[in-house]
Amino acid sequence: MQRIEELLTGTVIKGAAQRWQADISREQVQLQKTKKDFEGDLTLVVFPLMRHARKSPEETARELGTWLESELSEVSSFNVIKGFLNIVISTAYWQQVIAHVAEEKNYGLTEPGPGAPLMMVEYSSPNTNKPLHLGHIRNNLLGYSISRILEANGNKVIKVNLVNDRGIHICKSMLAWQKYGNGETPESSRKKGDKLVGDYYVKFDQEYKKQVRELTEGGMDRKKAEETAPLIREAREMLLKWEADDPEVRHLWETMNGWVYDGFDTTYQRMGVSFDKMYYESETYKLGRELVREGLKKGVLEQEEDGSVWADLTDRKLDRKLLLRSDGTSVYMTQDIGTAHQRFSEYPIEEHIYVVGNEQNYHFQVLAHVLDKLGFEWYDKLYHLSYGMVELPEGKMKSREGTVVDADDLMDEMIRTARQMSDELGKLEGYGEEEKQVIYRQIGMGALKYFILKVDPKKNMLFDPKESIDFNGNTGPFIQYTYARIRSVLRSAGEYDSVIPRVDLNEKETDVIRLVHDFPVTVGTAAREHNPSVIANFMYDLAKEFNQFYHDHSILSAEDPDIRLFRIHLSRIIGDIIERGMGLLGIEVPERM
RNA sequence: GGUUCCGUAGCUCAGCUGGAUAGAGCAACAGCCUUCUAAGCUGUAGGUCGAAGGUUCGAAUCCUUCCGGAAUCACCA
Repeated sequence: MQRIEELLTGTVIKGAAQRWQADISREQVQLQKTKKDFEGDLTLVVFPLMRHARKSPEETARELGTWLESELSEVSSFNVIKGFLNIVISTAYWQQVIAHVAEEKNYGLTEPGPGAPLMMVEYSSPNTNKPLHLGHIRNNLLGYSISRILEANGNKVIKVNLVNDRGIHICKSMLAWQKYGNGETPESSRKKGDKLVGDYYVKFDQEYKKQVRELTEGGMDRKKAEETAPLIREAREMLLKWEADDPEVRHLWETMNGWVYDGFDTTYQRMGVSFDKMYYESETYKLGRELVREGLKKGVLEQEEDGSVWADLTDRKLDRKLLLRSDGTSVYMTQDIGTAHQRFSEYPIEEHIYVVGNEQNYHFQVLAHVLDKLGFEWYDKLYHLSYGMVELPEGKMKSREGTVVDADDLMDEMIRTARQMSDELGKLEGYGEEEKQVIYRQIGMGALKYFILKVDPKKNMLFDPKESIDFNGNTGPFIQYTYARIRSVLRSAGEYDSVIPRVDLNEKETDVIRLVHDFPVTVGTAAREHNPSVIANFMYDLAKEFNQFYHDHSILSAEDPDIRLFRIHLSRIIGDIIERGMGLLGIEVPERM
């Protein structure tokens, strides 16, 4: 089925050629949705065509309107206001849209075929010392959602997670546990593993600061004190032992990481995110060194007298970037070069998306340039899905100052609020406790996820813990509620004929169908722009529009049986789209709420 | 200081590949449940789109400068 926009554009081009002997491009045909206050479905802006028509805007518009009306049965009428040609699309066309949607299995989505392009999405990438907080929630939800959106556009997607499980910071929590832990385990203290390890990381910091303070009070300067405090020296020793494969250190490391992974898994599961492949920095941190050395040989990188290796990007308006330290060890960038190379060798990757905060914009810019310098032609297949910080009213979240919003706590609170609201409204009276739990979780998580995903990723966003996340208005539960009402209607409808009758459409019905018609385009836009908020905002518009229809017109008690049947089908279709669209955001929809 | 991003209603956000009178939600106020779930619907009020120039028939949208905020520019990860 050809979309009406295509049809109109083609016909306008044909008309321009026939009537004015003008060769106009598709870009010059500016079609947009008609504003609510005017009559029509689509509006053609004729200003760009005036120099071809050599007539006034009004005359140009009228001429094209007449032409379109005569050429296309889909155009039922038109009106002209200034340079705007408002086109009214026929009921038959909208009917056809509905028939088409009903036939298609997963309307709006494109299944990945056998030759589907492969996309790799790296997200989450946690640090094993730090329990997940609200910032990570944004990362995880974005990563998961963009994966779903890419899949919905016919791509094969591999979701990967690169865990930061090594380095001096890990040794800090290990050391603190050895010194102050008294053998505490997640079992013994009934604490989540990631929280337990995180607590020792904090403990290290406290004790270390104490030592530094004692040293400075004894007359040592601050920098020296920070360098020579016993704890930091021990941590460094431990790192050396770790790198030397010391069995005792390695054993402790594995044990504590195991606790953390158990904790993370629980949180991931609650968030509803998953990965196809895990990478660990302890296994990848040596990658990239060889590539850098080769680059040095090829002469695209340079070496200082002290042995350190650099990429000179000053000709590309960037700085020089260190790739190997003077002692030959690598930095973060080196590892990223290595892992990217490894992945591109292993898979035929069409696009590699890194879901990482905007604090690393510079890093990824440099990464692409260095890869280009090294001669990897796939350097431009990296895409940094950069997102802004989640800020609190008092500013940025800082783990050390305890101003973080913990992921688990927040999820608990959302679900608790969902329960409280539901109980107050008495919505789920008579349901079993287990069934209720599922719904509370769906609603609480829906509110949280929608809250995060409706915002353009690149923007910083504000979260005020004092004002809990809303459940009314432009929210996840609003959309879920619309779905639940549709399901409720369909349950009451019982058996109904599968053939959709052709009936006249009222205004609200047409409004809703127009949005149905836009759904596939929206899914495409979200993928192209790597932006789930496009879907979120569309879902809101759709739910809003349907609610108006629902309010103004009765579905089941429509007098005309054909209209009744049509509205049942229309509702079912909207419900399906809501379910599918929310699925792209990782949000479940409840049958009732 | 250099680079990048952001600045739209009291608050949180849409709109930004230029198009008609700048839209939602929250909060405030006023209404709508004997009728498919009121977590809904309707209305009122709320805006010099950070500021000034420029390009254009037309600028919240593009360009320049300035102001405000954020991030980043480590032999940290």
